[in-house]
This record gives sequence, C-alpha cells and structure tokens, in this order.
Amino acid sequence: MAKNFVENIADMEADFPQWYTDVVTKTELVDYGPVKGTMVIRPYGYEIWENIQNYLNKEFKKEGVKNAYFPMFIPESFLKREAEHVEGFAPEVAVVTYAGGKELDEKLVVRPTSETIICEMYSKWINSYRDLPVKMNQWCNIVRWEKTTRPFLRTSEFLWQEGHTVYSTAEGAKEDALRMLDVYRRLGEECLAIPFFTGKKTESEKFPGALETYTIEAMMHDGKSLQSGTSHNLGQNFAKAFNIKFLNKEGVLEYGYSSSWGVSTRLIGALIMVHGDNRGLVLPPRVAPIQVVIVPIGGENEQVLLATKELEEKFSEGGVRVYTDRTENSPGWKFNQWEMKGVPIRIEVGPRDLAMGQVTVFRRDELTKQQVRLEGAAEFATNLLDEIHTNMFEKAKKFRDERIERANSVEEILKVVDDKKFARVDICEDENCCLKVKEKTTATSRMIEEENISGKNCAVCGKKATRTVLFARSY
RNA sequence: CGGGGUGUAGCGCAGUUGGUAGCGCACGUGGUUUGGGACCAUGGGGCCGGGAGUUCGAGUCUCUUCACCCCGACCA
Repeated sequence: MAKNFVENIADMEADFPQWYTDVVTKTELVDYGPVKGTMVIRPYGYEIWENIQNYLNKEFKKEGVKNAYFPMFIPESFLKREAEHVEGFAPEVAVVTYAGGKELDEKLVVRPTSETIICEMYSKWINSYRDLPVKMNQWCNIVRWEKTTRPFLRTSEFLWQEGHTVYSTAEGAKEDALRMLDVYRRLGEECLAIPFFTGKKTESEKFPGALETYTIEAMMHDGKSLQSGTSHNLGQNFAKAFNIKFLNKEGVLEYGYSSSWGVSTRLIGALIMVHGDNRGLVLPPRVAPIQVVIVPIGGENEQVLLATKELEEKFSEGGVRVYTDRTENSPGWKFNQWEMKGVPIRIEVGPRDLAMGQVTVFRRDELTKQQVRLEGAAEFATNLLDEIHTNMFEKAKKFRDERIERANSVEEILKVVDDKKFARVDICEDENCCLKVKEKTTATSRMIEEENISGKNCAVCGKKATRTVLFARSY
C-alpha cells in the first residue's frame, strides 16, 4: 500500500472538524449552497433521508399520526402569542416584509417551527373531547438564521419532520411526548445503529414554550454530544395562547394539552460522526442508499459477466439495494471509492475466485474480506447486512459507555469533558448550578438521566442533589 | 458578534525584488489494461473569491467586502 488511500480526507483524530467537512463533501452527500449557511443535499445524502422517512412514516402510522402540510409563512403576530416562544426564536427568524411588489401590512415569519400556525388551525378544528386526540405530522423545511453553520449539523434551512398533537388530558400529552421519544430511540437502535441517550432537558435547555423537553443525545466520535431530536410536552401553554378549547364529557369547556416532536436532517450528521472512520463514511445498512456494491474484475470475462448479473438479480429480488460498478476504473480505485462512500458490503467478482466457484465479500464496518460460495453469496450478504447493523450498534454503544465518567465537582467535570467524555453528575434543583458548570467548563447539561435521587450532594454547590445529569460539550 | 487562519482549474498545491499563471490528480478523445487508487498518446479547462485603490503594469502591495475553517458568545 504505497499510496495513502485517504489522502483526500483529513485524519479524524488530528482534525475532526476538517474530517467531517471532507467526508460530507467528498462523498457527495452535500454541497454548499450559494447563500450563506445553506446546503444542497445531493442524491446520495437525500436517499439516506428518504430511508429515515420511510422508517418514521411507518412508525407514525402505528401511532395513529396522519401526515399533513401547513404553510411556511406565519403571521408575525402568531409568534408573539406565546411569550417564551417568541423570545426563544426571535433572534433567528427570517421575516418576509416585501412581496407582490409592495411592503406587507403584516410581516410574515418563515417558520422556524410550526407550533403557532398548527395550533391556530387546531383551534378551529377542535370542539369536543370526541375530536381528541389530534395527531399530525409534517415533513417540511425550516428556516433558522444561524450565525455559525455546518452541513447537516446547523444550517440556515434544513429538513425535518414535526409532529403536533392535542390531548384532552395532561397525562395524554406527556405520555405522547415520551412515546415519541421512544420511537426516536428505536429509530436509532433499529435504523441508524446509534445508541441514543434519552432523557429530559434541564430548565435552561428546554424548548421555548414547553413544559418539558425530552431529548435524544448521541456521543460523536470526538466525545461531543449532538442533540439529535426532541419531544416536547407543551402542557396547555400553546392551547391557551391559541385558544384550543374543547367541551369535555361533563359539558365543561377546557383547554387542550399538546405535544410536539421532531427530528431533522441533522440525524445524517449524527450517523456520519458516530460511525465514520479514516476511510470516510460507514453507513448503517438500513439507511445506506447502496447496501451492496458489486465490483466485477476483468470486465470482459464472460463468466464474470454472468455471475455478476445473477448476483445482482438475486439481490434485487430480495429487496436489497444493490449497485454494480461497471465503470472503467481500476478495481483498486473502486474499492477505495466505495469504502469512502460507506457502502456496507462489497462483493468482488473475479475470474480467480470464480474458478473455485466463489466470490469475495468485504464488510465495511470491520474492513475484512472472506471468500463465499457463489451460489449462496446473495443470501450470505443479505444476512450479513443485519449482522453489520448489530455490530455497528454494539461498537457505538461500547464506545459511548467507555466514555461516561462520574464527576463530583466542577473541576472533575472539566477534566472529564477535556478528556472527550461525558460527565455524569449529581446536581441540585437550582438551574444556576447547571449554568455555572457551563460557564466554567463550556460543557452544557445534555439531559437528566435520573430524577428524585437521594443521599447525594450537588457537585456544584454541595447542597442536596435531586437528580443525575449528563454534561458534555455539544454541537 | 468578538479573536485567529485560509481563499490561485473539480481536488491538492507552486508562483522569487510587482512584468500578464504553472504542477500533480481529476476531466475529454484514441488505444492497451483490470484481484487494493493502471499505462501511452493527445486535448479542454482560470474575471488568481468579489469590489475599489497604488502603479506604465497587480496572483503578488493597500483598503474593503464575501465565503469557508478554528476558538469563544447564541442555537436542532
């Protein structure tokens, strides 16, 4: 191996941010748009998103959630109806002031999230307890004018799904928020091979206007945390702001209880930074646009052509996303290319193996090769996809679990996060203690792991601790 | 929005005291190749990030602006 096959990608240990940028652009997931902070999601990246959508749409249907679409323009006054909400989003909204050749009477906010407009519509549609619960989801784009941006992780515009529900009881909304959090956790486990931490946000980190925010957090390869999705119990905050009222069984008018939950294209950033390595992407099989790439060697060889075609057909029939690389490039070049692009399995079909009735199967997660009989190769590889998925999940879990450390003081927290780990901290009820940690260590409280703990002291102020919180530096 | 860094072909880079732009890879064409980034031949590609200035002359000097990267403040 005379040449460095990763010469095009920065070393991930030496320069993780550069590695990330190199990987997302060179594998053609994404490109920068002409407007600051915007990204073009290219087909190879978009297919990952489509696979995530397919999984979630199925799960949403199981939950009785219907897809719908609400307008992207929101009257500015809507945002102002919920005090915390407007305060939280005002700095980053884009506003349309001019349209149709004239100044608008009322400015239009380009949605930074759709609670307000959806609740406005819900208030028209909800009259009776018989109308509840209402559960809708929309797949759409969102605009948040961020100061610093990075493809998938933070862009001025991004794609997401946002679910919005209304229940007749407080418990209904809370349980919904928790149930959807679990859907996201399973999305990680079953689809992205990412072991998410799930828990509640502390007061200072919760969604503007929410009663409680639940989060899925993932540990990236550099030890930072990425908030990968959130689920909010909104209580009656938005129902009151938007006048969502219903008559209960007793004929008494009540405000509804709502929840909202969302994941975005940021998930793609998460899976890149959880699974990637110095050769580039390592895509989880269930979302990989190409699950198996076949590389025929010695293209003219009739036996090769035949075996390749046969394999290809078997995969297609079995519902495996397969691609055969028939380009003129040399085999070595193709190997490196497809490894960079993170294809889970590569099958090399060449005369040497075929003479013995076999093909070579390479797995991206472990970078290992083995010879397999041609007849059973498709079935073998198909099963291997599941094994790769499980292996990737377990590897990520092990990586994560080895990098959580208890910390009993601000100094210890600093040491742990400097060591690129998450700190598990017993802390008191006072939000100022969380903020003090942030100030001293730049690590933020990611989520509450456990509530109502006893017999422990706050790592910051020394008073009685009531909860265990994970702290980490984050994206 | 502060502090630092980088912008020259798609990518990676050279470009001397200012004298009118080059290399490798990639790309087109013809041919030979194919088990870990093949080879020969021959082509195409540049508002040197943008604007303004100094100068007879600017990739090079000055100012300004934009984009990207890093470190802080703010966030999915």
